[in-house]
Amino acid sequence: MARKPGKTTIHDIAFELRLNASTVSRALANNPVVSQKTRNLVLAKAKELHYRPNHIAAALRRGRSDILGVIVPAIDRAFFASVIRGIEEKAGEQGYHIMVCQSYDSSLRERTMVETLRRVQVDGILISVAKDGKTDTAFYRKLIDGGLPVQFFDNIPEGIEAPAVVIDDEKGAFDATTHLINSGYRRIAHLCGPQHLHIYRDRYLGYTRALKEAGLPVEDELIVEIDSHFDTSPEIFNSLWKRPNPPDAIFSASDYSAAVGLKAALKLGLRIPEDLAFMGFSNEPFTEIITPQLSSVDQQTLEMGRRSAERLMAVLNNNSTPAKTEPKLVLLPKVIVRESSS
Amino acid sequence: MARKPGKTTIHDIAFELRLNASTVSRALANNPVVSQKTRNLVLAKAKELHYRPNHIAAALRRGRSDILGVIVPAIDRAFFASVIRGIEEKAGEQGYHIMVCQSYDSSLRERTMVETLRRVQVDGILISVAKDGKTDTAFYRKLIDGGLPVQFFDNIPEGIEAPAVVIDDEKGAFDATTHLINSGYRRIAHLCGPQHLHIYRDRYLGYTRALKEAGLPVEDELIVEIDSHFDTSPEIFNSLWKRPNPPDAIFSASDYSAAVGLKAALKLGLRIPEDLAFMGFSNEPFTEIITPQLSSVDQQTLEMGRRSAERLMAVLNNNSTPAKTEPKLVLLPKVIVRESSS
DNA sequence: TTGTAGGCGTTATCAT
DNA sequence: ATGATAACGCCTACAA
Repeated sequence: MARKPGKTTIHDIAFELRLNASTVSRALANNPVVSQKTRNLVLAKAKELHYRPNHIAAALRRGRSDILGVIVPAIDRAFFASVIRGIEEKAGEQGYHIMVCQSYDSSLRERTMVETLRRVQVDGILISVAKDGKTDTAFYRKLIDGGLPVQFFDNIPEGIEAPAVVIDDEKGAFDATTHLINSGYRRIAHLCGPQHLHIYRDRYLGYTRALKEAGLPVEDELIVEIDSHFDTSPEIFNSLWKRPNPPDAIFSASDYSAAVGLKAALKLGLRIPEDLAFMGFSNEPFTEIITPQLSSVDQQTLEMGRRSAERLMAVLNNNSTPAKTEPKLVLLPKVIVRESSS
Repeated sequence: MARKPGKTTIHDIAFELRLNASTVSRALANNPVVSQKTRNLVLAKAKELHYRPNHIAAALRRGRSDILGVIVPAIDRAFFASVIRGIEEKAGEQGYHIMVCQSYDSSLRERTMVETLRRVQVDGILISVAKDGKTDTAFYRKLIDGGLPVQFFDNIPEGIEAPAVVIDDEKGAFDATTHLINSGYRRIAHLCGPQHLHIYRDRYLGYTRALKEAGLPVEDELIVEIDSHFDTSPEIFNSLWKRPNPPDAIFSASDYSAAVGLKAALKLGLRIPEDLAFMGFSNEPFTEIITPQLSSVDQQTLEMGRRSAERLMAVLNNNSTPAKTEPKLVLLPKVIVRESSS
């Protein structure tokens, strides 16, 4: 007769087989102490009764949920979506689940999400911290000291020793700028992001280092700070171009700003990359769809997700805190040369 | 003295206050029967001891986890990322968490993920089914009959009565095509997707209906089936264009294919939209970044996520199965006219 | 208004 | 090799 399916417990199996629940539990867990015969009986009966283990009960008992919390500013940004894909991929391989939250770039909300995830008893948390410049370092220090495994990635809190996976923004920017220099460009402008964020600062530093190592001057008038992707207006580009001595290449810390500039340049009838070269950063999906295709710096997003997940799970499985000395993994970004530079 | 933080239970609070755990539980749950005085004491002590409710224990006891499972082909596709954002947003508002899985467009894997999520005791599941054409309708029928609340969205299983949120692909295609017709185009080609998927079939149907209602002929030679976004080659476009009587507009069921065609057209020196107009489908983020900007049909992704989550949670909260009669919510897509059509 | 007791489903420890 | 028992932390009749 059909018991309500989906509600079978080990006790039901035990009852039908005149066994004890603990034996069933052991059989199901492939504990070698149970006899082959019993194990087979249990497995057969489990299938017959459509038994489905209650992971939550097990989690309560074992004190671990096999759930990883993930906090990102917004799921629907290509960068984060890709990182999350990498996380889910690796987590799934090891039987972990992921619970995803959005901070909307609010540090306050981010802290709330951390608390929420802890209530759900996640085994660890992966975070790319909100970019509102209000990161509470003390909060995270306490969190980590409190014993909760935390793995940061991408934008990480400054002044804190914690496991992190980042890319070498400085090198990415350096390589990108050097590529432009090697291609013959000499007056390379830089659209940079908010300098209170280390990722944008590093890109700026890589840019200037490349110029210096090539013996080129760093000219303030060729450096423009952009607040956010979205307020990038063609004006910024036009004002750069109308200088008495305009740039012959533009290295932007954001693909979006680069695309806006590119469009403005085309409108002015400039030939790209002959008159003006463009190099973006992030390797957004659209970079290879637009015309001309935009050169950019790939951030290894999938890899970042995978490695972050792996590192966190390694900590969870060994129950070992990562070496305090070198907790940071630095991925190497990759310059992707496309039509907008040559 | 500092007990290990993060491990405080209601018993600890009860013990310190010489109360019973149940009273503490009630106080924490804002149960009106507890006296104001006791409640305050409990709240204060809870804060003092850094009490954090164990959601998993509560879930086990209450028989509901407040977790929603989400299964999509791939998190990092713009469409799904956006839907998930909408889901997380609404879920969070009502205290639900989301657990995200990827099917990688494999129906087999999808079924595995469903089982996995059930083990975790999710209260319900939101699914956009895999597009490998191997959807097991019977599986989902049983699932739903078994009592698990399931909410489909986007690509839904055919021949099954189940709650779903979709967009009106037929109307989207009809409106898009009609827009082209009203703009003066007469020979409108259609790049269509795999016809075994209802979403692409509907787009095809909307396209033909628009032609018919305008008194235009449906010409087979203007209709080309594309297997997937990624194998779209410029050849497909070129062969269309080299016809004795080439199209003057192209309506593509995919923005990606449209972008490829657009690029090929530019290379041939065609003026867009004067010589040839383009209309895509999906309103991918890149559509407003490319030059010329690509007209497209917006699929209300955020809204789809929000409404899907809301509907599922409504079922969970009322514990009421949705009306079997009209479980399907049809969102209206919106034609976004950009530079590629006028 | 508060306390008692039992159980959600599982696992771990101890005994047999 | 298996059974009995307790406990994970919380909630909720029911009793007081």
